[in-house]
Amino acid sequence: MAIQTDKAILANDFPESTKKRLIELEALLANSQDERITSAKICQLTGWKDSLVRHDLWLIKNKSRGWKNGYSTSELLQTIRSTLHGKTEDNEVRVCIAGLGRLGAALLDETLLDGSGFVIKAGFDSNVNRVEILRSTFPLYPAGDMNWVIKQEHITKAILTVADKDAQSMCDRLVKAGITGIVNMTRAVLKVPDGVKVENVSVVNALKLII
Amino acid sequence: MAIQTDKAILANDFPESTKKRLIELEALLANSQDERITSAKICQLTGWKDSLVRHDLWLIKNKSRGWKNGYSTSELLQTIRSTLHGKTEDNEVRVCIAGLGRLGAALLDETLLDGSGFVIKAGFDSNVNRVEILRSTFPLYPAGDMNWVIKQEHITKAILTVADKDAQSMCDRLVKAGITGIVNMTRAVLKVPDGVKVENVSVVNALKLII
DNA sequence: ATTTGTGAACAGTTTCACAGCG
DNA sequence: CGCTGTGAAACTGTTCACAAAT
Repeated sequence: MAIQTDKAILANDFPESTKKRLIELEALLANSQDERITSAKICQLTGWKDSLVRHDLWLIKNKSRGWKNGYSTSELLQTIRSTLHGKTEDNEVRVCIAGLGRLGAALLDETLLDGSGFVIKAGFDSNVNRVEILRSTFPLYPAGDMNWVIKQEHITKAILTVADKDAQSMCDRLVKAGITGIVNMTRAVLKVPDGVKVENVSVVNALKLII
Repeated sequence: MAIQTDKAILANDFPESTKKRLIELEALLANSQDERITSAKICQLTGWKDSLVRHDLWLIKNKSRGWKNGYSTSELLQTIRSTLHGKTEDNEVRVCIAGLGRLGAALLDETLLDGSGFVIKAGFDSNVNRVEILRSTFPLYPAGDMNWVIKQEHITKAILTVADKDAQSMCDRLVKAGITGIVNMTRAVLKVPDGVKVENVSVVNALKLII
């Protein structure tokens, strides 16, 4: 079949939709007690089509091919993890929270991120009062300190929990400070330069989608 | 062109991707000061392609066609709103929160939902203690009361903020009580029967997507 | 026999090119 | 002209049908 310049073969990046499912599958497998799992079983637990599961695993060139009785749970989990996060599982991704209102404050001291590969290293708010009052396991700073803190602490990702109207300006400041990925909990649509990723997780927008 | 039995013409439902953008556009227009807006301007604010914006508006049969100088902001907003939510803007959609840990508690008394068309009518937690201690503008109940409260209060949607391991069982109980839509803030993949909608907004999964 | 692997067929989404309106 | 409206074309993602493995 000649020289494999085929895009699908060379590229080790796959569709966003596949990536999304792999992340969910990672969580599912991590909690599974069973030693082996079939595509039919995954389909039963998630509601996905079994053909889609197999296709996803084909895309990531899964080697844990236990014919006849499914995949080895641990091997499959391993493959997914190294595909998603590369080999750099050892050093955790450093994150900050921008906006310490009700929602942002809920993430302080949060065990939610435990074992997820992320550590929160700082919180920011334009309201100096809030920064001084709130207690957390990581330091809180006024928004003016953002630039040097993000650089000094090697923070690369941010969770945005400011008010909708402040979302774009805060986003701009984060990007300027060197942030390359933002989890956007506001309703605002963020405009970011190429190379910066945004994932929208607004509760209100999600509610509107399920009406 | 004969009798219009064409699917695209008859159907007043459009792609999920379009719906998602319309919801975001609704928020954007609601905050806009300008009286008129062009597709190019929307593109500039969001990063979407202008052709995509025009195509979306074509799908919803937007009538606010101000040629030459864009759309009337208010008319366009009106069209999007009535397309998304129908004429039933008057009575609000009733929502509950399942799981009153840090994250769920952050939504108590929340002004985040103000003017969004949603009202939180109840909070549930299996921990009776938490239900008694927390203060909120709506009543809190032990999880055992879920069934009758949801029916009596005509609650149709839920925000799921329990621990990952309890997500599926709590989801099952919500669905059994009559819930038809769930905003899932856990990492778990929820399996629901046909007719029940799920929207996933896990912060951890979102972080993994922006690495 | 049972379950995965694979690429082709199919469905859904975005982009393009240009017609149409003011 | 400048900007929207429209359907066709290009692209992306999902499902299908069956080959391959044990």
